[in-house]
Amino acid sequence: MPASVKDVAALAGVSSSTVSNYLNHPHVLGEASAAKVRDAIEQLGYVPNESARQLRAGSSKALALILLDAWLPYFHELSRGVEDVAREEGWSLFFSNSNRDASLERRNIDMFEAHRVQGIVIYPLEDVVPRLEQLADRGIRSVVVGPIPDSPTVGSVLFDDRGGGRLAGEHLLAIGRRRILFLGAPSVSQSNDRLQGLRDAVVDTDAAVEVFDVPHLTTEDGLEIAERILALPAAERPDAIFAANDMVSIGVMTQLLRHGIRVPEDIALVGFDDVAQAHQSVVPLTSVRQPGYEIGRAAGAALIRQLADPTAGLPAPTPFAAELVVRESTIGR
Amino acid sequence: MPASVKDVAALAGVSSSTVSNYLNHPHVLGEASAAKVRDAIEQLGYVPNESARQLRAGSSKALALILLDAWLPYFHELSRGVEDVAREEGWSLFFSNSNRDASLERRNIDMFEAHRVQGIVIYPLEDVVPRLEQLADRGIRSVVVGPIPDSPTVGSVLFDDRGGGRLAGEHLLAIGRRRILFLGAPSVSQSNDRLQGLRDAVVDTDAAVEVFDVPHLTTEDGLEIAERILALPAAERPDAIFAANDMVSIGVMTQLLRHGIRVPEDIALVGFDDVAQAHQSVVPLTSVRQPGYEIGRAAGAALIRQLADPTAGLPAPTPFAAELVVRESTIGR
DNA sequence: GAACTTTCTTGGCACGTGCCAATCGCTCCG
DNA sequence: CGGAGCGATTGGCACGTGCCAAGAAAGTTC
Repeated sequence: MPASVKDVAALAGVSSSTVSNYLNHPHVLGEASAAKVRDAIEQLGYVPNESARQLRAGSSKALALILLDAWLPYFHELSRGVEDVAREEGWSLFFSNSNRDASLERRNIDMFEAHRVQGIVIYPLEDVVPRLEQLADRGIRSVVVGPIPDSPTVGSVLFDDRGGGRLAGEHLLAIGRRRILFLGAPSVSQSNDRLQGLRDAVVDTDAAVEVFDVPHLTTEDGLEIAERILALPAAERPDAIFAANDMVSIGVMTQLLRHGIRVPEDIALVGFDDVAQAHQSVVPLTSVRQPGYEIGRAAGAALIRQLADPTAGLPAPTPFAAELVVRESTIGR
Repeated sequence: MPASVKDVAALAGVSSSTVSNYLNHPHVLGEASAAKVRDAIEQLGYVPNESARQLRAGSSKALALILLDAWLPYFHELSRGVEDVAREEGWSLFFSNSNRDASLERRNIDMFEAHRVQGIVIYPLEDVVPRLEQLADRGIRSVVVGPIPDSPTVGSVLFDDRGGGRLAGEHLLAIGRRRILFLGAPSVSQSNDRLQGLRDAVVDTDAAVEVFDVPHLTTEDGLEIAERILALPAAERPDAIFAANDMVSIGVMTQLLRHGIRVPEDIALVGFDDVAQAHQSVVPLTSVRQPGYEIGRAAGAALIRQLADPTAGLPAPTPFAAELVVRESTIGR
């Protein structure tokens, strides 16, 4: 139904090669033919078939981005970074969401392999490195956001999660807190690293760390877990809560405020990521800043660099440094 | 570099047609060949080339979803609805975000035309119906979420925005509010319909409606506009605020609470959409429920129905009805 | 005006797949 | 024993594109 180069060529009274040249090497065309082709394309509303182009080219100038849970705000920032760098370098980018489902993650990888994307940026759920190395053998490179076992063909971009956790812990100790509750998702390695950093800070002090698990790191989880905290006798409540991301912190804060608990006087709160929501809460949230946008850009750039020069080794990644953004949820006003 | 049917066939010692049959008509194969092909595919890690498939098939079994602003929570719900119905019916779905940029919206449409998707669901920024009718001529059907001029080939799914606005207005009048401030984005027609509904409710009463414009309907916008409200002398402040979506309401609420304004005693708040965030705010937010998930499903289903039977006329769409969800931001506790 | 260069245009093939019509090897039956 | 019937397998083409080698047309030089 849609027009093809042949139709355009027939209408313009030239060969299909001329039409192809018009599209891909305009400079070689004579003025007269160019005009005829231009008119014919216009008249038919011709749009080149992208599948045929890709088939011919052997691969699409496309990258893919696979995210653990696209609805968390931190991942918006990450994806904007990847998106921007891809666009700037002239690549298209396909998004997909694993939705915390390992089988969906695998299906997404399969799908992108079938579509012959040239590279993948992935914030993974499970250990995907063996699969990514297999893809590398077939010419599809990849960059993982987060820590991975050493690999000759799979790149990674790192953030100092443990250092960030330590910063949060040191800050809470500095403002005199001693009963610190950590909220994290034990299935996500980054979350565990943040906890480890907190423990680093607390070791050799008289402070204590307790841990509650939250499955999905969502605001809803925060609201629920806060009920458990409120149910504790006042004497057993923590005087500080450090959550593995801002959304959980905000859920906790909301529930505490609803019940008249004062933040930070009764309980201080620290989040992680420093997404936009952190400064949009009723009590602005102290948070460990993780530069999602820049991390996304770095991942995209590393991937594009690998693709530009496949022989070059993987650059040793310097982890992005953590930075604490202090707001009123820990120091009051 | 990646294996093709030919490679598989060579390794299995059969013809490429047999491999093709193994993939597409497994029942016609003998047990012996099937096993050989299976082994060869396994050994080579063969993955069919999707571009070639699509080229051969003439079109991909794929739909596209184009959203005005993918970062607003309401659009998450909408997209989940479209996504689910697409998956259930065996279609793949490509996402894209116009990011409130008309030229990006046009580029996205062009891109999906080039990729020969069979249908498009779009929540548009500008008037795209002429372009969509052009696409329909070339075999690409579409469904618009929102009101459109009557069209023989472009479907639409409607929500009763005006009725929702009226519900909000009537509720605010019923609880005795008389100075109502509306916050909306004048460039979005749905926002204007909600305002019109509010005016419908207020006409012939002694209540007054004032309007402030917010450009993007984000929480950040809400925080800023609340500063303007706080700057007014107390006597000139509204006693109720109705915003065109929940995110703006939540921004406003946050700023008011920070400054000690009581919600709802001093100012009552009503949002629109009833996204998850509405019940996650410190004072749970009264909101006009717009069933984004169901609207998304309806749009996807309407599109798939059109594609299944292109001769059938477009069904006259029944608008989804608005429903007011009353929470503490208007009635207190 | 013949030989040569330059500019523009073209036919044909290949990319990987799916489908159709044709062929092959067998069995069964008259 | 020959042919019909059947299931399993295959060769070849077409999808729309981009590229290349080669051809045609136009211009230049002696």
